[in-house]
Amino acid sequence: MIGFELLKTSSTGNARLGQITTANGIINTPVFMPVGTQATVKHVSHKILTELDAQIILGNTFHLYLRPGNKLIAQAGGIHNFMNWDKPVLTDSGGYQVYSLSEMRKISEEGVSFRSPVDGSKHFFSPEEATRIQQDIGADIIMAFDECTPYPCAFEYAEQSMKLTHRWLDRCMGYLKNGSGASQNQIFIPIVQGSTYTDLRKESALYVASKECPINAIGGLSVGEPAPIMYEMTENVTAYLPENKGRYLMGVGTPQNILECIDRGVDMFDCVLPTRNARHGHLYTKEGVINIKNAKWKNDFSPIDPDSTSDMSRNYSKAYLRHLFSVNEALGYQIASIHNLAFYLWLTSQARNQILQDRFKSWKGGIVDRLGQRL
RNA sequence: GGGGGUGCGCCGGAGUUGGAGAGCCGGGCCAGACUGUAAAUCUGGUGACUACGUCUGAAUAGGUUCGAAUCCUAUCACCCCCA
Repeated sequence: MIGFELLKTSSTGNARLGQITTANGIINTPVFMPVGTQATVKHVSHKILTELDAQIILGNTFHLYLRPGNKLIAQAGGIHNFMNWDKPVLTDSGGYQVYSLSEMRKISEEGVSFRSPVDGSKHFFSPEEATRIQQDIGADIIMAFDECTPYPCAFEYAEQSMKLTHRWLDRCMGYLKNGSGASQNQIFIPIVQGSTYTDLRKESALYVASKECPINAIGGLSVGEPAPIMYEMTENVTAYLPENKGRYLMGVGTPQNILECIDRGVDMFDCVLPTRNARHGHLYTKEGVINIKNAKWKNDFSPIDPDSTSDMSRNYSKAYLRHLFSVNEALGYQIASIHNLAFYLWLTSQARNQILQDRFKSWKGGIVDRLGQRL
């Protein structure tokens, strides 16, 4: 039965163990979902993603609509066929682009008019259109079309934007209800907004909860606000979201952010940090972040990370990886991306084990201390 | 051996035709940032020091001049042409 099942809740804190059943397999939660905006997790092959035990990857509706086009993906038989990935896929709706491409879009009641970052052409995204495109793409999990607000955000704007996101949510759901039925196998996730205002967050969480979807998402965080505010808002929202439904904190975050939010009852995470920062030379390890481009690694012939679950990180040296970065070789980006994903996926797999043994809270405290302030 | 040309900061380029510059554009190098990916990207730094300032500086050494990267002399280096 497609949906979310809660398996276990910690005796201290709110960390939970759960399972999402999708049309293309089961996902054990808490889960970290690697981001593959353009139908690829940058520099990482599907084979390696599978070896690292990635349970699900993301795609992006806006970017896939622009290139190669949702119709072409439909023609290929859907995103799984197109990219030859047979495990679950989640597509973000384009709501994040309302935030990240704020210089090239205009919001109205009807939807959002974007200018393409590719060629400047105009494209209109309504909630119905964003949902229809996600049906074409054919991911297992699809997102409501929302407005991700920036930080800081004035109360008046946050309130008005949240209400708009709610109206858009109703339109997405109306479209799904009256649509072609292609969505039968897709899990639809509504998104809580409300910026950094507890009253708005509560109102939005209650509104979203009333839709009784199998999974609910928290959006509009990790957009530049201090971590304590992110934690506070997350706590504030999870308090009003139903226990027996999945919870997805969108766009989060650092390893520390993820552990703190698992502890607050979140089941799903996605973030570009492990892959983007990898390409920029930042590697996550149990001892903290290292920047492999730094001169101090020039003569360090020790393994990149002897504890990594990635054999590349155990077998290649820091000096070699630094060299690959300094001469701009693709293998460097590949090793680093795999390293960081291995770390994130190892961390969340550990988290699941610790919850299973009901030791998550104390384990988290220890590892967060070791990860250090920079994470 | 003779003639001509060019010399500045880690490298390359531009510019400077007597009123100066620790200055421009690339690159390299050294750091930093990045959270539902316009991102193999972006930002800053890169002579010295007693450091929000001061000093040294246009191949080297002299000279002319109120003033020289610019003009003159010598030397050195490199490039081109002739033998």
